[in-house]
Amino acid sequence: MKDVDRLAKIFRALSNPNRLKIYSELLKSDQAKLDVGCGCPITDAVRSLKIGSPTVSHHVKELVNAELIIAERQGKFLVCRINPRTQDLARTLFG
Amino acid sequence: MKDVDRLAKIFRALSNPNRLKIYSELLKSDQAKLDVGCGCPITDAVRSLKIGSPTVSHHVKELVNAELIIAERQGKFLVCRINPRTQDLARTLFG
DNA sequence: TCGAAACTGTGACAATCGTCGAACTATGAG
DNA sequence: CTCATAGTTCGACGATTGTCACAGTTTCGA
Repeated sequence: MKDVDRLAKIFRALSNPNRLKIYSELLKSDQAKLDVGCGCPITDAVRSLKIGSPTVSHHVKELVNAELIIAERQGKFLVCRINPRTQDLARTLFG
Repeated sequence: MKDVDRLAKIFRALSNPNRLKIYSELLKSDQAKLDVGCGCPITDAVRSLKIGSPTVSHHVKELVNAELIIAERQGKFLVCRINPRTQDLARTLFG
């Protein structure tokens, strides 16, 4: 896939306010480096955003698909974290 | 408008490959600082992208609406340039 | 003043999106 | 084993999007 298309896909994923909120929450917790147990279980997003869990699940999948985040099941929970490579790619555009 | 919504709007505008191409062409010509007469008349985009002029016109309007670019009519042509403020705002997200 | 060039406006259309409710699966606690 | 919690899958729905063809407007050169 060409770079412009990867970037378009990344921006598409971030173009929905709810998805953008999920992503930027993850960015915040990433900076805070609260590694233990951190990583935004989906339930948190369901509570803070006002949308149902099927929708949140769908949004998370889109963020994963755009390679913006990495999701991993830990027991009962889904733990997500930022994908730094994609973060770098996005940074390149704006200089 | 809240920051997250402004950002979402910005990303929405860049989520279409053709719009992203227009924007990044402008970024390139901005860096090159070929000020004289530069600024991407829409006809160039119509030729290089393979879409009609009504569509390009529409895309440019969306970029202007997201405040990513500034468009100004100069005689027969529409001259566009990057809006550095919005560029800065977008940069903030990725650190 | 006439005509071409460079856009813009409108209305249409299929395609995609965001969200939901209902039903489902997986995990851990008791 | 049973139950609650966490998340997923599915099908549906209205809303939004990207593109086009066609017709209009503005500007400049001949």
